[in-house]
Amino acid sequence: MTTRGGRDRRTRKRLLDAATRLFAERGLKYVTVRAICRAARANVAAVNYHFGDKMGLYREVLEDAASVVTKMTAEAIAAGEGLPAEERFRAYVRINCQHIFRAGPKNRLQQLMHRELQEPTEMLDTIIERVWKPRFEYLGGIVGELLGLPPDDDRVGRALLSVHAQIVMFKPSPVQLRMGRNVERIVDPADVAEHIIAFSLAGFEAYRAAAAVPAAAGRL
Amino acid sequence: MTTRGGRDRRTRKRLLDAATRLFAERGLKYVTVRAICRAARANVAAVNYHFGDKMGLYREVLEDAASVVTKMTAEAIAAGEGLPAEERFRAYVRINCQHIFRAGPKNRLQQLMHRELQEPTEMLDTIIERVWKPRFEYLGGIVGELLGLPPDDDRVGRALLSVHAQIVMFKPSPVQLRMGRNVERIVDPADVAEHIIAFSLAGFEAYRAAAAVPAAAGRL
DNA sequence: TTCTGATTCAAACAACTGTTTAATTCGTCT
DNA sequence: AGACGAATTAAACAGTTGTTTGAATCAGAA
Repeated sequence: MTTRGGRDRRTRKRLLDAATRLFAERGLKYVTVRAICRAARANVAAVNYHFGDKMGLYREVLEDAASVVTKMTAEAIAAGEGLPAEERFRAYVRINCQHIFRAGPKNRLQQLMHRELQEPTEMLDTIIERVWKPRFEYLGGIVGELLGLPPDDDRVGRALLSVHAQIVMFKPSPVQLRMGRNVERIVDPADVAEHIIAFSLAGFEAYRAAAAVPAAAGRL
Repeated sequence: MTTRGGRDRRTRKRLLDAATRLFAERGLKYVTVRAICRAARANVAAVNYHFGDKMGLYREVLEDAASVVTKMTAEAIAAGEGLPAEERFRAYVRINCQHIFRAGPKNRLQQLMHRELQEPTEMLDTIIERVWKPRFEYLGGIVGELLGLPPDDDRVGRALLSVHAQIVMFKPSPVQLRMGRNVERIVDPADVAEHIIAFSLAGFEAYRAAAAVPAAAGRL
C-alpha cells in the first residue's frame, strides 16, 4: 500500500510541476493537455488517469498553490507581530514584493493567484476565500488604523485597492517592457517595495490630514 | 463604385460592432468566429470574406479602437492646456476615469487597450506605440514636474506606474466583487477619480519632501 | 431583360482540443 | 514462476475551432 508509489507518484508529481509552471505562465485556456504531458515526459492519457480530467489537474495545482501562498501570508503577518501599524505595513509590502518579484517557484504560485483574478475559472471562489480575503482583512485593519477610520469604511476600501494595485502592477509585464525606460532599474524588487511604501504612506497621511480638517473632506 | 455599399458595408459594420463588444468582454482567444457571426446575424464565412481571417478582423477592431482612444487622450491633454502641473494631473485622471468607468461603447474601446497589455497579441507593439507611449510621455512630464525631477528619472517611472496601476485596478473586476465590501460605493467613478488624485498627489509630495532632505533620500 | 460582379449561404474541410479505449508493461506479493 | 492490480502506451474518439468551397442570391449597368 504505502510502497505502491514507486512509479506511480513520480509521473503524478512531474505532471503537477509541469502544469504549475505552464498554467502560471500562460493560463488555463492557453495550456493544452498535450503540452503538459510533453513537458512532464508522460503520455497524453496521464492527466486523465491521475486527475480525472484537465480541470481536476488545475484544481489540484491551484489548491496546492493556495496552501503554500496562505502559509506565506501568515509569515508576512507574523513578521509584523507586536509592531505599530506603520511598521506592520512596511513588513507586509516588503515580504509580498519579495515573493512576487523574486524568480523561482514561489513566484509562480503567486502568479497563479493573481491570474485567477484576471481570468477567473470555477476555482475563483476558493482562491478568494483562502488567499485574498485573509490578506485584505489583515491589510484593511492596518490601513484603517493608519487612516484613523473603521476597517469597513469606503475610503479604507479604496486605499486598500490602491496598495494592491501597485503591488500587482510592478510585476514586470509587457507594459513596462517597451516604454522606453530602463525597466530593470525601475522594477528592482527592493526599490519597488520602498517606493510603494513611501507612496502609500503619503497617501494615507493625506487622508488623515483631510479628516482632521472636515471642511476639506468634500474635496477628497 | 461609391454606391456598391448597399448591402455590403452593412454586415461588415455589424461584424465590427459585434466583434468589438465580444473581444472587449472576453478577449481574442475566448471569442469564436461563430459567436461573432451569430451576434452580427451573419454567416460563418462572413468574417473570412470581409476580413480575410479572424486575426484580420481583430486587427481592424483594434486599429479603429486605437484611433478613437488616441483622440480621447488628445482631448484629455487639451483639457489641461495652459494649467499648472497639478491641475493638468487632475484633469488627466478625471477624464481617464470617466472613459474607463462609465458604461457604453467608449468604455469597451478602453478595455480593449488594457486587455492587449494583460493578454498580448501580435498587435501589442502597435497599441503601445499609438496609445500607451503618448499617454505615459505626457503623464511623465507632469509627474516629473510635480516631483521636481527629470521625466526620465527612475523615480518618475515608478510614480507613473503607481498612477496607472490605480486607474486600471478600480475598473470593477472579480477581485472587488466578493471582498465583502460594498463595491458599488467603493468604485463610484467620481469618488475613485478624486481618491486617485488625492492619494497620488500625496505620494508625489512625499518624494518632493524627501528630495528636499537628501539625508532621507536613501530610504526612498 | 440580361449580364456582371459582389455578397451570402449551407456544407464540408482540416487541424486541434480533451477524453476514452484496449492492449501492454511494470512492480509486488504469494 | 505465476498472478494480480496499478500504471503506461498508441490509437482512436467526439467535439470544437478557423477556414474553404461552390452554388445561390442580390444589386446595379448595359
